[in-house]
Amino acid sequence: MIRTTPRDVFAALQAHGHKLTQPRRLVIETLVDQSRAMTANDLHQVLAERGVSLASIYRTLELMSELHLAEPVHQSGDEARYIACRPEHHHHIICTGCWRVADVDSCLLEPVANAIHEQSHFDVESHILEFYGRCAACRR
Amino acid sequence: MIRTTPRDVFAALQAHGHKLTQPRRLVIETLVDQSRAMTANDLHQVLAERGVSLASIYRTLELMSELHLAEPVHQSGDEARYIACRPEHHHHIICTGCWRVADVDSCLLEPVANAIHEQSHFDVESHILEFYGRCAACRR
DNA sequence: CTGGTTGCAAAATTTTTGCACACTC
DNA sequence: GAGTGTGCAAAAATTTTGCAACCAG
Repeated sequence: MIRTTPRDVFAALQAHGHKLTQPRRLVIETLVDQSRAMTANDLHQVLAERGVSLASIYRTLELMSELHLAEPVHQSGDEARYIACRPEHHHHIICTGCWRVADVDSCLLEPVANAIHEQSHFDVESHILEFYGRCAACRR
Repeated sequence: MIRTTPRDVFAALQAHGHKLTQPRRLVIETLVDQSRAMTANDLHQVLAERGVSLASIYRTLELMSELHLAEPVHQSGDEARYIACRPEHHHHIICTGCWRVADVDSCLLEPVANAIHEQSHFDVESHILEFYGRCAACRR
């Protein structure tokens, strides 16, 4: 399973000229450590007592997204949820009970994209593939 | 290509005891005819002059979703976009230029779900798979 | 030091809802 | 006629932004 680490994220941020502030550090550490898809509010509940504002959480999540250090979950209800992950192309299996995430390494869809092109004359530029289910714990 | 029709949608609504009002009829006809992923505002721009309120548009889209007569697009930006489609399991290829939609009939993912189960011990209950690209027209 | 980053509060956006009236069946 | 559905306007909820103060490099 290809997980990321806070160190990887810090390094990537700094490589792009961003500063490593306390609020950022805390958001990143929390999101990575939980390996769950979290909302801004989830993070704020954990980090408010340490003085991290909701605005900084939103700003950090957006920054991580831009640098492909986090990805939004597409079936997330009203609030956006984010997963800390590595920039390489891969997919997730996400528990809709606890929002814990596992990686799906292989991407079997390149041949499908070609088939679609022949059928529909669309150039396929990207795709979303996410699996939802129940992890062993939530299944009880 | 498996498209739906306004008639199909009307029939399904009535089969579930819902009335066929003028605002509903117009929303459904517009969404089906365009075969594009549309936002509530897109629909309102077309239908406001015919007296259809934004509230009714939202309510109709939600009703269609519940009955699996429409599906939300998961990579849609700030506003939710909906596609009128048939209830059967299938996938879409969506143009990010004009939001026109084509269907992808085959679903190749059942075997993948089993592989995931063995890897991660998640029960896979559902998945999102959407392709994004450029249709021939938007490619210019 | 210097400019990026933060927290706060206000604003912006999208979506939902209460209610009186209207329309479908 | 009964009860669902509508429009309007206000409310809710999430996310974004302006600005003065602050901190990392």
